[in-house]
Amino acid sequence: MASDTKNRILDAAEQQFGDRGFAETSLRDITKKAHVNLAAVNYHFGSKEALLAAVLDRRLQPINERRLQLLDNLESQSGNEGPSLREIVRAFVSPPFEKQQEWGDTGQTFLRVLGRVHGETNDEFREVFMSEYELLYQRFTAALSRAVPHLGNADLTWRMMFMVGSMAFTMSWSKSIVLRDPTASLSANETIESLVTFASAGLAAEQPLEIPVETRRREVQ
Amino acid sequence: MASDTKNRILDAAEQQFGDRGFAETSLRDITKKAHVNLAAVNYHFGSKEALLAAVLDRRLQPINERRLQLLDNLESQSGNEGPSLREIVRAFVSPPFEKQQEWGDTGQTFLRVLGRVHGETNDEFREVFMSEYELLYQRFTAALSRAVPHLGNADLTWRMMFMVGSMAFTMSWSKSIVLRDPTASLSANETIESLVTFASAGLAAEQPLEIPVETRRREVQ
DNA sequence: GTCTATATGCGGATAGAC
DNA sequence: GTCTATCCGCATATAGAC
Repeated sequence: MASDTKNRILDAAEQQFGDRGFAETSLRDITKKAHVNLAAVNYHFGSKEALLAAVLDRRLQPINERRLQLLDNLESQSGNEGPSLREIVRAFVSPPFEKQQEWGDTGQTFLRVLGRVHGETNDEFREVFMSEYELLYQRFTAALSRAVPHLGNADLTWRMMFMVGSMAFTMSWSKSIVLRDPTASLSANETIESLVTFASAGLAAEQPLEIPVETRRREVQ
Repeated sequence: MASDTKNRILDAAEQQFGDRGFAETSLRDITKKAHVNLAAVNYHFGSKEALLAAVLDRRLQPINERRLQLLDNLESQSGNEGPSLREIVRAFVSPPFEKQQEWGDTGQTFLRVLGRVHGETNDEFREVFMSEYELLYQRFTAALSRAVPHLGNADLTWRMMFMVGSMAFTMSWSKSIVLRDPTASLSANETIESLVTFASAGLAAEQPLEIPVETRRREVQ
């Protein structure tokens, strides 16, 4: 069946892109792993780049829909003061990890793909990738700025970046961290709550107005 | 002069690796940009992979030395209670950004290279890269666990990962964030202090023991 | 140390039979 | 939709003259 071939290609591509990277993976690797013919990729997807886009879309769309759905729920159920910081952060952070569990083995490597993509700084790529996040960022920026009113716009932008960074890094590395330190193993739920705790506290923190010169001098020297 | 050629290659490679990625960059791109002969790369470095290692080493060694030096200073100047959390975090976070300033234009893209490298999950690559960090992590783990004694080992490991993630993401994206939102522009010092505030608060946060079931249910639905 | 020329292989993509 | 065979360019790396 056609859609079976398509899905096998998507699964194999996801695996390889996550483990070794986009440019480092050849279509021959993918089709071999998927047990399909080499020409099938171009027949079904058109090009290697389009295949990457399809790999991302398949998982990212449900993840981002879920984020917005959670935020909608929070906003419709909270009073005039709006949802709490922690709730908003959880709405943003948890969907990738929840979905990963839901998808089981084949979805497991997707978080690594996402982690890689977050580090991609190629200009054209950014344009395409970021435009998918436009709405998401607007909604969450608005919600967060209500929850943390003492932050200016610039500070909020930066702290959201810090939050995304901690999440992206966790997505790509969680498997290896666990391998290095077995005591550090956490379930998806524990990972989410740890991350939510960390990011919420970071977002809420008051910026010290100035660093005492004496202290600074001593440290820097 | 030989070392001039070598440095021009390193500069050009750094630029390309940062802008487009390792696999996406060809030696032809690099040598053309550096105005040196194609064969010079293999003469001076041996291989493309060895060139990447050289690009990383040139900047990473001073950065990590500086981190350890700052930590040494803090520990020798603090009493029995050890340095404060914020000071330790700053000792870890600030050196890449300080060095970036020091190095000016040619060092500018290096942070993007570093950001990419942090997202690299290839197994062999990790072994090599992580082994360079072994000592660094041991030292900072020990210092942090004194400063945040209420955290268990597992929690501390995870939160250090969150800290590294926010830092790595900031390194690779700071330029673009500024482009998207000019009000968000920060000097290196301001970036450092923002990041330090965020990570310190995140590390210090108390983990809520349990999430009220009612709240959780409402959110998840 | 620097250059030209080239070995050698792998890459994405496609034409065209079935 | 699936397959084989092939086009064609670009990749890293090196041999060998200067």
